[in-house]
Amino acid sequence: MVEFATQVENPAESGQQETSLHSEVLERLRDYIVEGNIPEGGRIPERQLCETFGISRTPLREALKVLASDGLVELMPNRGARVRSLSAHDIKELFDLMGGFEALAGRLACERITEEQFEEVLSLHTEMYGHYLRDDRHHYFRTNQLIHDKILEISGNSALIRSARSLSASLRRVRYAANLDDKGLRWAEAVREHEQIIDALRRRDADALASILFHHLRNKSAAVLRSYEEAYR
Amino acid sequence: MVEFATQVENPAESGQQETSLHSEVLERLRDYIVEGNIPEGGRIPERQLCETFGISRTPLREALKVLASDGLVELMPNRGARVRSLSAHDIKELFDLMGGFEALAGRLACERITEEQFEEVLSLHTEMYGHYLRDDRHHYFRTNQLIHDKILEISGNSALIRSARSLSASLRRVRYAANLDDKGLRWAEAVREHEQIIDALRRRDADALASILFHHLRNKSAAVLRSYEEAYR
DNA sequence: TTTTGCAAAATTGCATTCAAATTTGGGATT
DNA sequence: AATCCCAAATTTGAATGCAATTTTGCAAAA
Repeated sequence: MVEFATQVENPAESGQQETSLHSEVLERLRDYIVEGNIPEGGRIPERQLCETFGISRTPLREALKVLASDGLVELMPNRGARVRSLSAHDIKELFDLMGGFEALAGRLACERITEEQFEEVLSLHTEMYGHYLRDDRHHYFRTNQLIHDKILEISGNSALIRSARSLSASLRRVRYAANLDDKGLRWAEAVREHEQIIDALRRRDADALASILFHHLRNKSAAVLRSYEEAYR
Repeated sequence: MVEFATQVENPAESGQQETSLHSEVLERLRDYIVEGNIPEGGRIPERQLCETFGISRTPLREALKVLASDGLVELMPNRGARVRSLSAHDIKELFDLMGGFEALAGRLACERITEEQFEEVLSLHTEMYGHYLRDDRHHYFRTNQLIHDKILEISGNSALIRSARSLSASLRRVRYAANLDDKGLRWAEAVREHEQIIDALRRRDADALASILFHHLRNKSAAVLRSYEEAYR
């Protein structure tokens, strides 16, 4: 039964393809899930997604195996795949791991950061502080994310960057939900932590920065879990 | 052309299978590569491995995609897969990442370790010290590995344990090569570092332990890279 | 002897097929 | 009406098929 085009031509792109179908599907599917198109714990409709993406089951299934090893998806033998739903315990573990990544990034950043790069981080911090004073939650969180990304980038460790980005994607939905729920109690505390981060970075104090970043993520995790518990009550 | 059994029966296991063919192949292939059956940078003969494992190409190719996302294998579009060969720069990055994992494990272990668990680690340390005094390199390295594994286990973070194990597997070949080459210069230093590790763990000093573990891995990485450079001269 | 061209062979990427497992939807029994 | 049973339909996991790309082998030209 072949009712739709089996070969999806891409007439607009007559030049060389460069990326394999597999890697393209992998990214598309990861985004599709991370963006919340399938509910937490929901079945992943294999055949339907194939039609949506205009591909056969083989590359889609390859992508599912990779996402399962990433922990974004759960494979149930003979019963298909579902979007992994994170328990409070899972969330705590994953935030601790993220804390480990950020602590390492901070450590490495202390070794490599140039004065110019420090100025960039400082300027992001100043901007973020402005959003905090103006109570502009949306821009605050965006700038906050940029600071963390910047430190990762400055670490210069591509293996670390890849791992952290992948984990960050898995936590994106959770993190966002908490941002919306935050009643402001955590906000002031987070800003103070960021000041400590800047200070440790200025002093190139790797041990101090690692410690602060880990505990910063720990506190964020606790805030996320509080809002989670509230949501389920 | 089907000259070999297409279905690999497992008569010894008449009970339920529990594991899918995919995950079984994944583990077998990972071991196969990690154990050095294919040289660094060598092509991975898809069809031949299928015959070796008695499976078709589909599950093998699924495993290859997963191992590629793990960084153990490199996929070259239309030109197959090869065992990723690690440059000195790659090795440095990966050891730093491993240092991040171990630092995090140490941090978490400080929070959770029981007196009984501490005694276990201490006894491993004592045993390792004995191997050091007796100049028994083989048993020294085995016990050393057991200590690091034990700290990871005590951390109790399953996501961390999975990530660290996977990275550790990728580095296994490199680590082993360096162990053989070590001229003893590094050995005494490593033993002293282990004493510091035990001490920080006894004091449940998370920041100190994280720092020591990171630098311990850094130093190991430097030793590995020295022996690498010697090998290529 | 080395380089070039090109057709045959092999390999790859993806689609399709097929058998086995699971789910579904009545109908028979209580 | 509720429960159980079982056959049909669907879905899954893995094998196979097929077109496109790459590699190989070899003969002709420089």
